[in-house]
Amino acid sequence: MSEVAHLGPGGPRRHQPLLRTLVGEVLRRRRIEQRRTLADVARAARVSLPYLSEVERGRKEASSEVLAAVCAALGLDLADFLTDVRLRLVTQVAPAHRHQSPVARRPGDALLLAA
Amino acid sequence: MSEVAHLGPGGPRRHQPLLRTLVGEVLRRRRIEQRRTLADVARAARVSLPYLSEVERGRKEASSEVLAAVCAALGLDLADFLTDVRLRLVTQVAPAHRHQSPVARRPGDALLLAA
DNA sequence: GGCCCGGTTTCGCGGTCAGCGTAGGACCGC
DNA sequence: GCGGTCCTACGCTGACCGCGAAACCGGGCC
Repeated sequence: MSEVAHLGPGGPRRHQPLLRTLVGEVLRRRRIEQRRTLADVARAARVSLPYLSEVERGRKEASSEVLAAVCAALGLDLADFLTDVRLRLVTQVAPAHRHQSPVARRPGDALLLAA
Repeated sequence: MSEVAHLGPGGPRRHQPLLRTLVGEVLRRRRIEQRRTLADVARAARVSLPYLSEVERGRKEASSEVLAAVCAALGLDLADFLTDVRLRLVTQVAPAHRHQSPVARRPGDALLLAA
């Protein structure tokens, strides 16, 4: 299914960020905000730790059940989660694209926002 | 993964509708609103017709790529789609549970809204 | 330097399911 | 009845979910 979202012949269309990426980012952000570890949340959600890591980084697609379990483990309502994902999509896709590369996914990003 | 969202020992908790169900419902509603057929949208999204049918009915989980393709085929922005899914979740999960069930998920609902 | 330690990522492997082609209803007009 | 349109049920094969085990990455401590 590599050609599903293939580029039209007319022009190289920049496709939006994949949903799984957004989902992962939101999940990770929420977890960090709560000062919790992968092991903790993974155990609470009854999924394996490595798998949760992959989901958070957008490498693997979480099924509906897993997603619900992780949200529950984070004490997060699904509706709130959806608004969060949408918000992240909007703010990420329409930034002022000023100088400064917008998203350099540094592995060691220490994002400590208000909890 | 059948035990991921298993019921707690305290009581049989009614878990929220699965995300894939909501996604499918929104997709189908949108399609019907546009008076389009499965064949049409499936072709536009470069997926098979039966598969799109399954996704719309919540029987199969659509990957991020497929979802993006179908949304694009429907001329639907991902952000709008997300708000729609959330809305459907909220209106379906939080009825006043008065007598008169507001949303009876009939499979053959002939919903003809403003096109 | 070496050595452990909490936290995360990568690697390989089954079992399951995505995604498809084909066949089969259900319903219309002719 | 026959053809057409639209959708769903059935089986299959290759891809990927989800996992255990091991490697990696600071960082503290001796």
